[in-house]
Amino acid sequence: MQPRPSTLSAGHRQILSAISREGSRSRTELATLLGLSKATISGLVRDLLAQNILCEQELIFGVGRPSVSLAVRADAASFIGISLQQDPAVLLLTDLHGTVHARVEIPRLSDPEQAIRSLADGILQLREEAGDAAERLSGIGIALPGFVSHDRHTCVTCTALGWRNVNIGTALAERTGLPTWVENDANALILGEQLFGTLRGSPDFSMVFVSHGIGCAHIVNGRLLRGHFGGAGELSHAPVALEGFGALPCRCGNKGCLETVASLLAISNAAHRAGQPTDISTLTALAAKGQPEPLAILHQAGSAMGLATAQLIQMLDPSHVVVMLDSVLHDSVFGHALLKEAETHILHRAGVRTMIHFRDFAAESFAGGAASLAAHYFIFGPEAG
Amino acid sequence: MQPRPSTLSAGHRQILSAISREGSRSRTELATLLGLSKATISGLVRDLLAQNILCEQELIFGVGRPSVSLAVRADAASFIGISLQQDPAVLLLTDLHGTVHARVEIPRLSDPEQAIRSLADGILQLREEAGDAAERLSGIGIALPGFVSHDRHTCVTCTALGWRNVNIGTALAERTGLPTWVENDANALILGEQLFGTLRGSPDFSMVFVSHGIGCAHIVNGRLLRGHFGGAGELSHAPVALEGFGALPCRCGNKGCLETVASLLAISNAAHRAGQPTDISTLTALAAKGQPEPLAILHQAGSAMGLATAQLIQMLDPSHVVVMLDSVLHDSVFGHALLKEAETHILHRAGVRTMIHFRDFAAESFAGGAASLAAHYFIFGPEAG
DNA sequence: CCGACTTATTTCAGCGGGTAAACCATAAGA
DNA sequence: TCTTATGGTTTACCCGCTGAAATAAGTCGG
Repeated sequence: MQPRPSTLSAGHRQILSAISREGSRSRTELATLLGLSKATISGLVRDLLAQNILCEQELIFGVGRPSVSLAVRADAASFIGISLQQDPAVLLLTDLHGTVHARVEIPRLSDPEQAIRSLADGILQLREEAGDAAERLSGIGIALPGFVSHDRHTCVTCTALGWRNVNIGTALAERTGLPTWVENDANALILGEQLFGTLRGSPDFSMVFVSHGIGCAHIVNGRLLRGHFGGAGELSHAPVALEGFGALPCRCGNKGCLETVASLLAISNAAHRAGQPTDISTLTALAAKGQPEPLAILHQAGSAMGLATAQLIQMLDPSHVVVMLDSVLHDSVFGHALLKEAETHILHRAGVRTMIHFRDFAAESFAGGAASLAAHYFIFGPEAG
Repeated sequence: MQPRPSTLSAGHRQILSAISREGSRSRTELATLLGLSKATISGLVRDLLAQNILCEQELIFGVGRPSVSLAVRADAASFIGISLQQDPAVLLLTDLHGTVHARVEIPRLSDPEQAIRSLADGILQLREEAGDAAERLSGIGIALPGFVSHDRHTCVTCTALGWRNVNIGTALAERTGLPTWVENDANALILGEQLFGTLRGSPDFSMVFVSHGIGCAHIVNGRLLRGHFGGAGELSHAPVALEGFGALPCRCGNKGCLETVASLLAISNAAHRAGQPTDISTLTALAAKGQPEPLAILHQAGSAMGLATAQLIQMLDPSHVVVMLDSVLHDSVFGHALLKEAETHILHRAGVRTMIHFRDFAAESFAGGAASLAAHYFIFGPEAG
């Protein structure tokens, strides 16, 4: 999709990615970091400064000539991120640091034709709202709950939207003239974290989120783990339900899948069956008061998540697992049971401790991750997987 | 460890690895395969021919000038592989195609000093036995059941041998003058498969083996998955035991780990508790005759393995999973239960089918994998992870 | 058997990214 | 002011790779 006349060479991209990963660095630091000579760095940085992609920040004094720290200019490029993860769809316009400059919500439509039209309209609206920040717009990313094709232009399947082989990427690229990338919601989320988040640059970590459904993605050896058929990280159908709990049938046809126990939908269903309020906040509040039924439901859900997390950690040995949850669940039985069950099933070794972090679920997270898809393309170029 | 005067450039290695991955290719094919010009390939191939690393094979006739297929010369280099996976230790000398040219068995000693001495002796013996095939000896690989350091010179922990921070790599390198690499047994196995095996070149597959213990390793994005702390693939402590079966305590302190149910040791223990013969062959024979207790034990073990395999497939989405088993287990209830349970818990998608292969357990497998460690170094150079 | 055609491989002049080493800039400290 | 230390720049050069042309070695149709 019309890659903008890519005047950036591999060397330029190396510098860009190093700075966006490691933060502000001087030329000499970059030289040692990248294993290139000072001469090379000097030339490449000159280009990037001329293109207003990098800027010189403050001087750092020591013995000898002070070094000038270089940073990526936030306004070097801007990106649009679209989340179709929930209804309504969220559209964000971010800069190269991940800062949000505009936000639009539009209804999430199922009909592909209509969806594309309404997204194109939403993009116009977003650009208008963003004003100057929409200059140097460099790409669009779309996050959706489903599988995408290998070229990341087409949504292969998406049950939530009822889509099958919808080439939304090319369609939007044609309408907007911008390179467009489609990605699974969990993958977009973790790519955003890798580029903009607190775990920026970590080569081995995983993210899990619990919402209506359950999603999961992994960064391994510094790269997104897609799997051979693009289905890696499908934690939601991990076999976790223990016999004693009476495994429920799952929509995938099996029994005892994680999402039959631990997704918000599953929790609500369980609450409904037990004659309890189906709202998560109310349910956690009741559990906090010691009501046995809500306690049991949340405990079982948290334990199942914990078990799946333990499976994940055993299998992949990440440095961190970020669990995104509705904030009311963090400190509830759910969170405690999750941590406890995970701890129980992790093989402990000396000097090794996988960090499990909770993080608030923000509707923006997915749209931000989607925007990072385009940012990835801007920084790493067409080759990057 | 004294890398032999590496006269091979990155370009040379690209060609070497492409041919050893894809098999015999012509110069022009290599050019398109690697995205290099024919001119470049021509020059690089000339060097490799001069060094007797490549050889020209038969002509392939079509329209126009016939193309000459190039192959890696088996005798371009030879490697020693040492398996400390079981007692006795197995030492192999292989060529660059993985063919075994000599084999020595020595007792596996626990004392590090003694072990190193006896291995050094064994290596001398091996070289003698191999004769001409030991020319151009290029490195040593060691596979052991335990964790190794990041530089792959030191065994960090190995419960089977009682080792802790034993720098066997450097020790053997000093005694032999050959670069030496230490690796976890499962990792060595899968690296051997990646280089020499039938799945050669596959970018996403996993291997599991069931012996005294259970081991597992993964190739992801074409690279070995080590995890952040080097502990990826630790399937043996995957939480699988279902409540109904009465989870057993594991030596890791948890309950219900895979290896408490499905390892050969666990099967023998279960048989012993049930007053059945503890020998696997006898047990499977009895199960084949329909004896209920042996059937139940093997079925439970196989199901547990199947469940863990399903977890693996869901998490990593490999193209293949190779399960290495004692041959008597393939066609027994164990194998059937494994396949059935795995099938049950895999999320099926259209056009997607993960292949689960059984393969015979050969004592040579690990030593062959170990040899491939050195071959990896020869082909891919010092940079390769 | 011959020329026309096709495809594989080699040769060669030149480009571009990268380098080492010398050089310049700019500070701290005596 | 002079010395020292370090960051960044300039310059001459190297090396891998390229495109285009040349060469090699067949098939195919007459």
